[in-house]
Amino acid sequence: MLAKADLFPETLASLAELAKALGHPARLAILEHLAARNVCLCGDLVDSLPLAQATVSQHLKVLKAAGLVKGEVDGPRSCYCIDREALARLREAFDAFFRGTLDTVPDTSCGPGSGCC
Amino acid sequence: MLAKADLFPETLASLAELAKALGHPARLAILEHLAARNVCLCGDLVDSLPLAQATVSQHLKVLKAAGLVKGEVDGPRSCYCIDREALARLREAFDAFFRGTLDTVPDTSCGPGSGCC
DNA sequence: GTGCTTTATCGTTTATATTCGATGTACGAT
DNA sequence: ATCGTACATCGAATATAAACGATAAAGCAC
Repeated sequence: MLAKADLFPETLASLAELAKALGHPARLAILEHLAARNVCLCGDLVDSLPLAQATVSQHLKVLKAAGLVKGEVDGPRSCYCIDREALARLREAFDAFFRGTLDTVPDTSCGPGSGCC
Repeated sequence: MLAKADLFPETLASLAELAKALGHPARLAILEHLAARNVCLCGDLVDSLPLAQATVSQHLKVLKAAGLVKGEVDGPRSCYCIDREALARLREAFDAFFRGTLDTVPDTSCGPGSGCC
């Protein structure tokens, strides 16, 4: 694209990248599934999702690219599991962002009386 | 589209929707900005972002649609501010998701010794 | 070897997202 | 009423994303 997204601070860029990876219900479902069964899932995901095999594989690729999932292809049976450490880091990153936005000084100039919002 | 995204649990669908809203550095930057100055920002955003006015307006629309930002257009000067309650709910939603995935039983069948991952 | 199972990838289609210039709208000021 | 300011929205271009069928690759069973 016009690559305007590169003009932002690295912190925001990488957090946005991860948020985008979470931005699809199928990928959230996959993460939940992988977390639920500590067994490294393979194509069971395909059975438990309303998606074609190729589509699931694509979503796994996205999650893997985002570093949230570790995968090892071992011929016929591939093997995925969550990267719990990466997920924990993401959790922290989100929390840091929320701290920066939520836990700020309370509204002074923008209250119900200021006529705005 | 083929609307496959509607075939997922509401919880995941709405969380994904919100994650998608966070999935762009510009929108994260906007949220930070709105949080920093409790003053309801207007077009100051345009000055502080490397984007055209129309683009910023578009991102604001997305954030507003996601319910993360409240806006009141008042003719020449429009007025945006964060919906801190909505953001707090989102924070909780993310946390609940992470609790569901991270704070689960430790790996039993999928360890370093199990040959996978 | 042949075939079967499981998954990744290719190629294509369709849907969204991103970006911006140009135009419209709404108000305050003159 | 006209002008200027500050946004929003339209329209169009381009870029990604999402989805799937078909095919390739890689091991297992025989």
